[in-house]
Amino acid sequence: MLTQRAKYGLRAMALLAANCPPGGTISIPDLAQGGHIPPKFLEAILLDLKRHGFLTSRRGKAGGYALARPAERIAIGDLIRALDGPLAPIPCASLTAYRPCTDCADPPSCAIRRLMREVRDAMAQILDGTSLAQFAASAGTEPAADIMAEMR
Amino acid sequence: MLTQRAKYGLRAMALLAANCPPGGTISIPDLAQGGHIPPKFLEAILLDLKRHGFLTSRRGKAGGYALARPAERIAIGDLIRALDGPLAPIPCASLTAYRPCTDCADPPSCAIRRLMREVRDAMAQILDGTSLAQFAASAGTEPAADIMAEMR
DNA sequence: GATAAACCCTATCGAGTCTGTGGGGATTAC
DNA sequence: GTAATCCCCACAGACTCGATAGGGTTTATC
Repeated sequence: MLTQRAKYGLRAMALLAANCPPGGTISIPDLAQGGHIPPKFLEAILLDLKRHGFLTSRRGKAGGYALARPAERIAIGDLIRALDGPLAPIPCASLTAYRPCTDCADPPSCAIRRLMREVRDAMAQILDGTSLAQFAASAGTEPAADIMAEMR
Repeated sequence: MLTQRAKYGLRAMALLAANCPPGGTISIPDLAQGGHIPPKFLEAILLDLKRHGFLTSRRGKAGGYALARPAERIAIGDLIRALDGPLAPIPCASLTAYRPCTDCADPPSCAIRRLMREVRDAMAQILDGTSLAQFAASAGTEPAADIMAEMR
């Protein structure tokens, strides 16, 4: 389950990718307003993303946040890992944060683990294969036909 | 995130698929012992799976549970939906249980929704494409080489 | 240097979910 | 009639999640 926290974090990162001038920054109040995000909550999220190395910040008046590297080199999968933890539906199926189940005698032969490993790999392929740049560019563009069809 | 509840439910269903004699049943105490599952918790889970139409039951002495239809015709995806809710990481990306986000002005143009729809589709392809029969058969067989490699 | 704007940090609260248990009631084989 | 079993409800304890409060620190500007 993608948390509200991750949703806010992705939205703020997309705003930065789309609107931050080269060398400049965007402040929390501006990002909060642009993304309809509670400011204090956003503050905690951005601080965390900074600690994970995705953002740089400038303090003091006229300060704010900026991407630590080009949006093309930030994977959505890594952002979600930083915001919500491992992608895998279950810890024993995670590559980046493996932890065995306490009640599973033999992980290699566990059917649940194998299936969830498949699911994890499929998720990772999509999320690690999508850059923040692609993600930000996708916002607001023409909706795909199949999505339109579902909106009845 | 796959809950403990879903894990227990899948394990119990696999036990039924593998060990339930034709026309017979298996009792909660037996399933609980075979799957290392707290009996009262399992009781609630099986009752729920019965209400969803995956199980039949016989009450009274020598009673128990049995699959309501052949394991080949039960999709793991449907079991997980019954146990944990929608597969999609976010309700606005669900096909079977769509609910719009309150804070999203225009769902069709939402980048998060589009990406999570992709993720949902990939998960559904795997989980709806795997039958309980395949799942049960996979348990205990030789582990794949790549999984072995990770166990150092 | 005073001021205001902004980032940094910690604590905490309320609501909800998840795991697991307890105590019965109803049904059925023997 | 008895014991085993499914059915049902209530609830407790731990945890997570969203959100807020209240400061402390840094810096541009006047």
